[in-house]
Formats: sequence, C-alpha cells, structure tokens
Amino acid sequence: MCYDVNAQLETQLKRAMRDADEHAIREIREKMARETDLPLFHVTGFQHPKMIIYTNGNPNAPVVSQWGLVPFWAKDKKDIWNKTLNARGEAIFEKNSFKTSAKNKRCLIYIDGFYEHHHHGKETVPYYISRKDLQPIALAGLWNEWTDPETGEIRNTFSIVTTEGNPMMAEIHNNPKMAGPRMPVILPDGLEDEWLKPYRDELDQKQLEELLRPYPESELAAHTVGKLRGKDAVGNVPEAMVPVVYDDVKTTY
DNA sequence: CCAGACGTTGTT
DNA sequence: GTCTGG
DNA sequence: CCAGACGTTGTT
DNA sequence: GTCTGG
Repeated sequence: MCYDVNAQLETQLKRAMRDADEHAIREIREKMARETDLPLFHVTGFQHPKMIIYTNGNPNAPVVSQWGLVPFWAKDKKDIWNKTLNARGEAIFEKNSFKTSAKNKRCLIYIDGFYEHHHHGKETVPYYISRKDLQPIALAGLWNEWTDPETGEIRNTFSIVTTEGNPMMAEIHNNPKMAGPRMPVILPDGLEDEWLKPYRDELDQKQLEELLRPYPESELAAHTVGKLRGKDAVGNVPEAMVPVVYDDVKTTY
C-alpha cells in the first residue's frame, strides 16, 4: 500500500540536476515543472496527480507522468486507474495490466515521504513516514503511455510497486481487512539504477525481483499527523506533515 | 470457442 | 454491513 | 486506501 | 493485447 505521498519539486528534480547543464535546468524548472501538480505536501493517488518520474528509456531525464497506470489496451481510463495505483511486486510479470511495463517500462519516483493509516478503535490515525536522514525516497515504479481514444492525447501514467511490509509498517498499517503488511518498494542508495536496467532474459527478471524487498525499518522514521481524508482533511498544505498527537496512539517511531 | 476482465489492501 | 467516490 | 452514503419526490 | 471462466 502506498496511496498518499509528499513530493516536493526539489526532491523530484534532484536526480535530473546531477548532470544537467544550465539550459536543461532552465527548461526543466520553467516548462516541465509547470505541467505537474507539484509541490504535493499531501496528495492521494485517487486524485491522479501529475508528478515527475525517471524512466528506463532515459534514466536521467525527468518526465511528467500521472499516478494511476492505464494499460495501453484500455479503452477508458476511468475503470482501471483507481485500481493500478499500486502494483503487487510478486506479480508484476504475470498481471495483464503490468506485465509489459514490468519488462520494458520501469521507472523511479522520488518522494519525500508517504502516509499510512493506523486503526485505533473506531478512529483512523494517519502517520507520515520518511527516511531518518530525510533524503529523497526512491520508489520502484512502472510506467506506460496510453493514448486516449477520445482526444488522441498521449498520457504518461505510472504505478508504485509494493512488497511485504517491515515490522514497523505492520504496526502502523493495521487495517483489519487486509491480509499481510505491505509497503512501497524503496530502493536503497546505489541500487536505483539497477531497477532501470534492460530486461533481456529470465536472469534479468530474477535480478529485478531481487530488488523488490522491504526497506529496513531502522532507516525509517514515522509520526502521527492530521487527518488526510474526509471533511477534516488538512489538504495539500505544508501542515500535512506536522506532528499531531492522538490519545493512546504511539506518536513517533 | 467467445465474453469479459485486466487491481489493491495486517487485528484497536 | 457494504458499496461508491475521491 | 478511507469516508460517507445507504432514499423518494416534478422546481431553488 | 492476453488470460480466465463458462
């Protein structure tokens, strides 16, 4: 699970800035950034925000992409893109909606942190999760280009790959309806580019699947924040990440 | 064979 | 309790 | 994923 | 486009 994120422009662009010249930097900042919905202090995937991703096609070039992968064969985005916000890592090479992307269209999404809901009695308490060192979180993703049959418009869309959750995530995300803790795939420093390597054979697939593991909780911090859903939702404002204390709920990890 | 789906989710 | 909308 | 609705009717 | 269910 990973349906709620905090993604700042600088965080999303950091990778591009490593090797961009001044002209490229200006192009990116002045043109591309305006096509996104950044900054996103809190957004849910169900709003299908436009963000920046880095694809295997050109790993250092930022691309505007919309959250909620629409497979190329889909006739209409509406029925599918609320169901493809996440892609179960164990099955990305099997599922119709993801298999071609898993082979040929993998991507990185850099975010500052993400949110999960904890259930305490009848109350729902959101947590904000980030790296302890506050560095950008590199998420493993899948992307695709989909042509809208109605407008002819080509849309770039993406999905966040998930894996089993670490013990901290299991404690936080304790929705009774769910069967097994999950968390987004966070690629450790130095391994991001492995996710963008070409797929040639079964061995490559094995190596890609090796990357889809839970990130160690020792590197993650979490604290309770204000409501993210419903009429009390804090909205897309910096206050979304500000700590909020709830009775009888662990405040920080 | 055709029709219809194609997806995700941890017990206060 | 269960479904839909965001 | 969670929050909120869950119903009917000819007019603000 | 491709798989599953009937």
